[in-house]
Amino acid sequence: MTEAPRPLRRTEIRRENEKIILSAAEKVFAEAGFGGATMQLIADMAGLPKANLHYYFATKEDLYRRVVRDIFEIWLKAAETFDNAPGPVEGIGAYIDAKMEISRRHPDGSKVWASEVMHGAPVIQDYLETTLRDWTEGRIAVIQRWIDAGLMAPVDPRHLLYMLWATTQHYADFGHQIETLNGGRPLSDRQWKAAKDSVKTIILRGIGAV
Amino acid sequence: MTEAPRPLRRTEIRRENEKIILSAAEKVFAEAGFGGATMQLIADMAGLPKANLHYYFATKEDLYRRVVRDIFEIWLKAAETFDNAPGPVEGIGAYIDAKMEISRRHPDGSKVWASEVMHGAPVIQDYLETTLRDWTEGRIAVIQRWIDAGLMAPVDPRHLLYMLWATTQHYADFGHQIETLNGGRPLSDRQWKAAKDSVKTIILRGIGAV
DNA sequence: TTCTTTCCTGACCATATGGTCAGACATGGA
DNA sequence: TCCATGTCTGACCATATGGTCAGGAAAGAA
Repeated sequence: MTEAPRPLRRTEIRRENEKIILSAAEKVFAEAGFGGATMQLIADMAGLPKANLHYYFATKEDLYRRVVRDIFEIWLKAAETFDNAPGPVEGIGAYIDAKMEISRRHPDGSKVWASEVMHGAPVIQDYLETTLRDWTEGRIAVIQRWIDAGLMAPVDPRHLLYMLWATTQHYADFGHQIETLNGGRPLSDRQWKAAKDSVKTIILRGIGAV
Repeated sequence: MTEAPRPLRRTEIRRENEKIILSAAEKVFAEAGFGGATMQLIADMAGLPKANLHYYFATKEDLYRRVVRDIFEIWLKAAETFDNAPGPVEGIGAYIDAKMEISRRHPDGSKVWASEVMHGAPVIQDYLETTLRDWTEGRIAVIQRWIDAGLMAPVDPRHLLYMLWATTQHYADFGHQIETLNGGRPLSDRQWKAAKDSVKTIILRGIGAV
């Protein structure tokens, strides 16, 4: 599982192993929560001895912190689609597309994030108060500008943002429920497209942008 | 904290203590997750010795199961507003109101439910496959009838339901994030009303019902 | 080769946790 | 009053878990 076909350089070893561990940790934290996850489980999933995890990450909390922050980065990057958009149809439409894609490709990350926030954000509270708050204020201003320009109906930008987060992340966080209601099968390509279209249609019409 | 001002009758004792324990358990499970919650923590919050919890609930999992099922009941009851409605404006409008109210009054319950589903629903999988699935199919039929009657636009009923769940529950599950973005203060009465109105306005217009 | 640095890991430890149990205590019916 | 039943709890136990550490292996510089 983790046999190295070719010998790795010193610098590569660290990067490679951290990647493997972080990937395993993301999955385990998502499935079991911080409290339910054990270093042994993560080690097994990574195919490494437990002591080796502690060589790269001093404590379980350090490892968890890294996982959450990495997710936050991905999540913020997708938000760039918001800028440089001429109006809500393009800006919000692209944002929904991007966030739905993340829900599909990184469901575990989304779950860890949700779990962290639900438990009071003990680890990333500072991020919420700085980066996230700043980003939110910025986007609110953008939406308000669109409203002032008559490009969409005068809805509360803040609650619109919450709605976008809630709706898109729901497909990751509650993926298991959705799968169960889909007869136990994961959504197909076609069904994912239908989901995206439904969300975009309802919200864009809901804010009077189409 | 738990001093009984008046002596309780035998039958009352059990009911009363179970209520206290379930209430404490809901809060602790919501804050720490199943894995992070400890019987000792729940006992302290309930003001009872740990051994007493085990007298009423054999195992931690039994206690957790009861908490999740109780939430499910509340959650289903709110869904009754859906029926007997002449059209989407009344039916979905009332459903949003009811679910937003639950998010406000029972945020812990909502979190426990979310956590359970996120971890693959190990405890209530059967509920998802029976009760929830049946309920969902029923509501899809109602929405489809409204569409056929020309009372709303032809959106995918299933994804509309997901959107309703996601948006309303977001205010409970991500309450901490919302509070942080609100300057660290919980939403006021006025802000809750604004939230409700925003959700209702966008969704009802989004499905072409107004 | 020699030496330094980094990487690796089996064995170990202190602690926390879910759960048990014997026996005390209270209640209420006969 | 006596007894059966239900309630309560301190003390205890087996186990699991996060974390440590000494010492060995490999890599690369000199």
